[in-house]
Amino acid sequence: MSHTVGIRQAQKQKTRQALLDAALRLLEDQSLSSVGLREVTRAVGVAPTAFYRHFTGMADLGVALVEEALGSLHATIGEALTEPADEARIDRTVALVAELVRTSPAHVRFVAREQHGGVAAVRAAIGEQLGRFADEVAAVFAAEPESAGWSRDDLDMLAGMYVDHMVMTASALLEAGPEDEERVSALARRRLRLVSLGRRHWLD
Amino acid sequence: MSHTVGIRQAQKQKTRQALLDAALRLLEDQSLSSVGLREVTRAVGVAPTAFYRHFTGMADLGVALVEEALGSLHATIGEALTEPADEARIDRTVALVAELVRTSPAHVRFVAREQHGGVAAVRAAIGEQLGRFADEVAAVFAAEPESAGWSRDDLDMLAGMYVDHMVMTASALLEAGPEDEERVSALARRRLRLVSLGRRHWLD
DNA sequence: TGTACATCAGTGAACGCGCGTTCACTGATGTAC
DNA sequence: TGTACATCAGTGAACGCGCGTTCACTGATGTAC
Repeated sequence: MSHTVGIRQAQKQKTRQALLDAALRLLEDQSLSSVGLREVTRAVGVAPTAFYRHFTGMADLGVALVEEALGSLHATIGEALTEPADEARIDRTVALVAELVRTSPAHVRFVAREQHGGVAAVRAAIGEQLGRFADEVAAVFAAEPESAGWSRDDLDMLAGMYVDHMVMTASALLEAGPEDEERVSALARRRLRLVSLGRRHWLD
Repeated sequence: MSHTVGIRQAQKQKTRQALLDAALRLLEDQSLSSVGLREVTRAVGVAPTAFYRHFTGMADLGVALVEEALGSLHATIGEALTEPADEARIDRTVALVAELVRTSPAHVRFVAREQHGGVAAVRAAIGEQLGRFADEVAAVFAAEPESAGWSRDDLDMLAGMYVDHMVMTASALLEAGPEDEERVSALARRRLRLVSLGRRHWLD
């Protein structure tokens, strides 16, 4: 075998991930600004000082969590939007959000909570990711024949509504709990249908 | 003069209000769960123990702030919705939100931040107030001829969209700052126009 | 393959500090007569 | 109006505790020869 790619580096990654995981768990019922660095290291079982080998402080860890929560989502969302028919696209979009909430409730809660939370760097990181989603959605819409005659500004407006509704739906699903998932999803679909109707008549 | 209605009681109210005001100022760049009781009393200039004469803890103070921020708003919103024409109603609604953000930015920021924040009692209090807003908006819509044939559920859906968009607009206005107020307001109006269009064609 | 030195993730003691809460208190305001 | 007692908003000392950060360290992993 050639060059083991670093036992040391692998172990460091493992500790870093353990810190992120422990923080995420603590963030389920606290906000970032009230979770302490010592709390996190205690949960992992390392000395408080080890924290500094990975992050400059809790804000830094928060930014890393934003990347973990949203970074890999761009591909998935782009995929859901390839659906050509309006109804089917709405169904897939809402289903995707519901699945995300089911699979990674803690990540979703973290993003919902810190989107307007007390840590500026984290707010900025979330805003940047959501802005990228909106751009991607706008690009998909722009390529469609239904968007003929639409201004760039109006397309951005529409895309923004889609993204904002996805975030609100995610947050509503979290609050509602699994037993009410279908009810909340149905409501989210009707909302998107209303927006879709508005889109169809925008240029009347 | 007959019975001075209590010097003592008046002074107590004054201290209580001072605690609320000081907390609100501290909350401009922190979240509720990270503002300390001692921080608040220090800002007011009373002993930490005086706090307990007014609130059981910071969560309790937070709930009082929710009432202060949203309690008196029901009348104002109801008024804006009396506007019969769609366009005029949208303009008045957005203008009302913009004015609220201009007049009470700290209250608005507090509500936006704690709506999904780390303190359950405060989240619940905000959710309750927003739910009441949605009910009031739904009642106004229900009374209109355009709502003929609409189910109760669909009316609630529509009202929910209105309220959610007001909250998002308020939050966007805060983030943008005064110089971008007109741009954000214009965007908010277009969004409401899209929803309004969707409403008109909902039963097609 | 073996040896000698460098790197660096994680340690553990120590620091000064502000926190929330308790308690018995003080003295101005309120009330009964 | 005057006096004697009750109430209670705010005080100040004290407590035990966990916090973030510093520092010199250790010992396993990595590297050069």
